[in-house]
Amino acid sequence: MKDKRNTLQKRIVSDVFSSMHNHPSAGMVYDAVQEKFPGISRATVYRILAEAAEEGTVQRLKLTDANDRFDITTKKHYHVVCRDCGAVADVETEIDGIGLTERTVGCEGFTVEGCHVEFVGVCEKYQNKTEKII
Amino acid sequence: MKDKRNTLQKRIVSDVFSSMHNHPSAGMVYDAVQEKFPGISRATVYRILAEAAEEGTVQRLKLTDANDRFDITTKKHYHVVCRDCGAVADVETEIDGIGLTERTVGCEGFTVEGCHVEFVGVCEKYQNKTEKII
DNA sequence: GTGCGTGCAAACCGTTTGCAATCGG
DNA sequence: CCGATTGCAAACGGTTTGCACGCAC
Repeated sequence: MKDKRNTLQKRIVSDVFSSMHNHPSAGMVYDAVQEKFPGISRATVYRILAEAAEEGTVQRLKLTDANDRFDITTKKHYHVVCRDCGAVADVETEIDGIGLTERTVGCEGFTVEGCHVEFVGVCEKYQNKTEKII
Repeated sequence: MKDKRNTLQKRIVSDVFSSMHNHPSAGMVYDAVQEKFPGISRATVYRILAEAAEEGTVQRLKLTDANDRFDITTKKHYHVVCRDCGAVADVETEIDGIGLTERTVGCEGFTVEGCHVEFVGVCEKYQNKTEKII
């Protein structure tokens, strides 16, 4: 059992992160933190987020593009990712992940335990911005 | 219209890749290529695979862990990933991706276009190797 | 001969780590 | 005071890139 300390850095990262509702990556949190408190080190922000994810106070999302995102909501749910800007939003759908998992066959000896589902789409901002390129 | 050349390197990468059925990452292809033809450059392997994916002759898989994998099969299908060793295998299941997509709601203004599904499990080799750690 | 493709090494990007200094308890 | 936590800079791992040379056509 480690002896966790309540440092200024933790409070700041936690405050800034709670005020962001973008499912930010660690880098995005770092940038936001910089504006409020320019002294904080990048390593510290990464460490604080990683530790919070470890403890389960935040959720680390592993999406198919790019970097891990962090989510304030710790309960399991799904996400949509904007294919144009990478924005992430929650999806409220009920998905029967277990049903999906049960229907899997032909997995070459694998024991299937679960599944990740991730939706792809276009966010509000980019629906207007995008001109048809094709 | 670019004028594509048929080089020795392309033939080798293509041969080695076709003989691998692990859904290898670029690095894994590079390693395999090295054994057969130690002279080839890492950059070249990456470039050849990237170009093949671009042309659609191979499929680049973006999975939630780690690095992109490459798949000889260009038709859309799903995958299982071993949570212990990262091995990837094809899944033969019929998943109603469109049904899933249609059932999405509450996406904060997103237009949902599709979804990624990825199964997680344990591969044959690691089912035996794994002792319960918990 | 022309210019695409290659090899090399350096740059890149996000993340992690070793270490000495610092500060919370 | 003691050791958890920080800041810094360097290391990391996978991938990409700039450039000069070489080879396919």
